[in-house]
Amino acid sequence: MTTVRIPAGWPATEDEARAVQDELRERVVLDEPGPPPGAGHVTGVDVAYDDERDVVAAAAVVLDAATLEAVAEATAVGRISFPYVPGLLAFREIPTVLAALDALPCPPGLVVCDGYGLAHPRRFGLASHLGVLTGLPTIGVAKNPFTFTYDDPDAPRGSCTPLTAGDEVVGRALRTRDSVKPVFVSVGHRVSLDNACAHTLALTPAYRLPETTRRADSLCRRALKEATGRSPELAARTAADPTRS
DNA sequence: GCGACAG
DNA sequence: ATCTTGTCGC
Repeated sequence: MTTVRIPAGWPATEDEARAVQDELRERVVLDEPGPPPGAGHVTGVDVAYDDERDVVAAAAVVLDAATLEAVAEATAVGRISFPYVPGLLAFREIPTVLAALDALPCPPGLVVCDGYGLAHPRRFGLASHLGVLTGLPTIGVAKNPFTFTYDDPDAPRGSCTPLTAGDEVVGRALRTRDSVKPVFVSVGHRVSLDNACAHTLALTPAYRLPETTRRADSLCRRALKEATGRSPELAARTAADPTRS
């Protein structure tokens, strides 16, 4: 488990964060299909928080896309770098997620984020942001529709409907289990919407959420408890000042 | 102006 | 996100 510092110059205000989004948004690539599902690596990333102790833990879990077996995993902990502000989630998650990705012993392949990409008030969600910073193909699979609207897809798994903001299609509501609430898929970087949905279906043979996010979710919670639960004071101080042991 | 709002 | 036990059902 690696320990992360908040990067120098990290946005301190909402306005600064929005300015960063405006700048990075120009670099999103939307005209590539992305890697085909079922081959190579697919990596899930997720983050857990202890606001009380100002500690955040991130996990990256690499799956073999064909078997969905985990082939590698890594975690990172640090201090919380930004408050939760709808639309600015990336600034809260990204430093620690980047550290976890860096600690992986192999290439991540496609990265699946717990949240949105294009489906974002400013069209630059967590998946878009992470994609631009790493250059990796990314998609966002969220549990809620945020501020967007959609018609309920048909009952069978695989059915989908457009996720919209007015006339603009920003993603899809995709049913991954028969008659169960859909997930909300949007493109991040270097992946088409069709392909993002195909990957999402390939990653949901048994549960509503992709295996990638399920695995990353449980791993980052475990990492948070290890960093926090055992020795609260030491964990908080260590996270605050990585130069101490 | 007020409330809602990914995680 | 997080606070949280058992419980109903396939």
